[in-house]
Amino acid sequence: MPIPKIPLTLRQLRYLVAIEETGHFRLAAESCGISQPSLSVQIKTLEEALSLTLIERGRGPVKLTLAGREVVARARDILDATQAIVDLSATLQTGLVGTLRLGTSTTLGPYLMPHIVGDLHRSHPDLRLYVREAAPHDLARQISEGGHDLILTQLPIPGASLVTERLFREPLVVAISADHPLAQCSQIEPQDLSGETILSLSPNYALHDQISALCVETGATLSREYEGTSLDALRQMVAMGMGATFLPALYVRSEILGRAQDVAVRPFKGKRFSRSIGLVWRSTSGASTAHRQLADVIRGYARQLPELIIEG
Amino acid sequence: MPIPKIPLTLRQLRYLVAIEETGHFRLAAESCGISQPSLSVQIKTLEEALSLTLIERGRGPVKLTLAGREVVARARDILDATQAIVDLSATLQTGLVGTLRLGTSTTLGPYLMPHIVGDLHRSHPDLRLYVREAAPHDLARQISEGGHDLILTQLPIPGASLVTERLFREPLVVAISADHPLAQCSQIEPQDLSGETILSLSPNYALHDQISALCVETGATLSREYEGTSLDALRQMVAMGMGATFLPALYVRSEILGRAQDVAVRPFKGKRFSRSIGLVWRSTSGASTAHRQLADVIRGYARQLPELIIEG
DNA sequence: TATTTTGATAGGAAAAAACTAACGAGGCAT
DNA sequence: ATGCCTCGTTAGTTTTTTCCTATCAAAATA
Repeated sequence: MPIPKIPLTLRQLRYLVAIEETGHFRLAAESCGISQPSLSVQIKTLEEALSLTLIERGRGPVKLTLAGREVVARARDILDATQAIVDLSATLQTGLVGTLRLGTSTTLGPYLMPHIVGDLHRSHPDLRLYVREAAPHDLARQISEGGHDLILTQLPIPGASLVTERLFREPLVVAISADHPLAQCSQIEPQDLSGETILSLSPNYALHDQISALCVETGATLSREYEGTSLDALRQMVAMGMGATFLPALYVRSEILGRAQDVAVRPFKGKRFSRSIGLVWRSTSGASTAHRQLADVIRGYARQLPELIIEG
Repeated sequence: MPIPKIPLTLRQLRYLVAIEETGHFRLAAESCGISQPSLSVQIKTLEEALSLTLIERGRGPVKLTLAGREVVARARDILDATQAIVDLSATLQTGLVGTLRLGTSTTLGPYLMPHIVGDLHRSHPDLRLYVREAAPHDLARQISEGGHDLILTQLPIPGASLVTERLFREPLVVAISADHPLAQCSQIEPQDLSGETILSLSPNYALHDQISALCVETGATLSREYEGTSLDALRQMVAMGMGATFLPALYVRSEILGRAQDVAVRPFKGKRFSRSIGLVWRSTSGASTAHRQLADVIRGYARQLPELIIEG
């Protein structure tokens, strides 16, 4: 029996508090908008439920008993807490508050979210973010199962009852070791890659498929022996001269520019080569307004970065 | 309008928590002992009251929305607090708990209560005592008006709807200045006082009437010029040789024996001269059990003092 | 496609809460 | 003292809320 039966009602507590505040049954009833006998009966019912005398009946201002004072103090807290739910509900309807469980791709979240959470906390102090990382493939499954409230990941995410809010396109740039001949070019043409070995992440990542497709187009060779489990691992493999790869712009900005200079990054000229990033949530989640606000905040940050193309 | 209208009920909160705990409407209904449609309707009503979607309906274990999680967390607190009232009520019925407003005579409380509160706090940790002192005459009025829960004072206290619990008789002993001839006697006979000047408290104190009556009997002269406003003042007047007086045994024990030796105290032999001390409360106060427990604690202490005669 | 599961809906019965009216006990004033 | 207020309780009735049974619709399973 997990949940005990409750022998009293909020109404009764409200009436009791009203009596304590007014000192009269009649005035209390008036302040509650009911007739005096109704209030009288409710108080009596409450007293019977607790097997306590809460009020010393008599002339003049009503006196609470010892028990009455103890109960009314707690009743006040309960009514306040109840009112807090009501107040909260107004905020929850449109506001970005509460604990939001955000799933994010490992190829994106670590390089985007750290720049955002500070501002987010300032602009939405009542929002608590639980950020959890996973491969896009896993995210897609987890969002449907309800493990996350929304996910920030590469699009598209298939799913019947999912809502997608596109945020921006993130270009993929070519990464080669610093001593690679192509490091001399200021930008890479598709035909430059012909015959090159291209490293990629495991097929769990949407990035894998994109890179794989591009290899076919450009005549590059997709390495099947070494599949990175993270962008950092990929970068290190490139630095060691095991091949070239494509890295997302935010990763480059975050982890390479001005930091790890062990690889050279160059724009890829040919057809625009980028991935689309968005927020995804269940259409049933009932917090679209809040989620869209979060989307706006992320776009606001993305807009400051010249390497990203804003959508939506 | 001091008290806001409450659009939700404890019942609804209980049902919501049950859903969160079981993950199913059906199981939740079962655990609440109602039918599934009833629960369904209540949840819907709650959602409408808050204008929120609390639950993501669908197959499998039910998922709460962001709003639902926020609300259910608060609902839990409210239900716990409600249960706390119920639990408390059991204690309040017979237990000595809560905040007890005790009025006490200035001629008694300061010399009795300090010795008791320590034990009282140990044996009844949930009891909080507000001790306030006043003259017996004022106490009698205040108890009827509800200013105190009970009073500890000299008996009798007139009052139709008051309950009196006798505690003990406290002898009154004769106090004279150390250099007074009577200080040579080991005990004072009534006739010894003939012609002596007797000091007393103001008529606000019951002690005044007792002393006054005894003066008539013994042929002593009651001083009307100086009426003490406290036992300490009285003692100092005696020490300065302005006259003799009667002091209650507890005052003597507390303030004179082993401390202020400026006056001599001697038993009064004649007819037993003492005052009766008791607890008094309104019969409507509804906490007789608790009050009688307090009476027992006080008697327990009084029993250790050989100078007191236990009653009740 | 048939079946099962899960929650929503509908209509009527039961329970709870409200109202009006009348009562009773205490003060207060004449 | 008697009568008259004031204040809360009690009684009987009406309204509202809550619950139940029965049925339905959608989605998942077989």
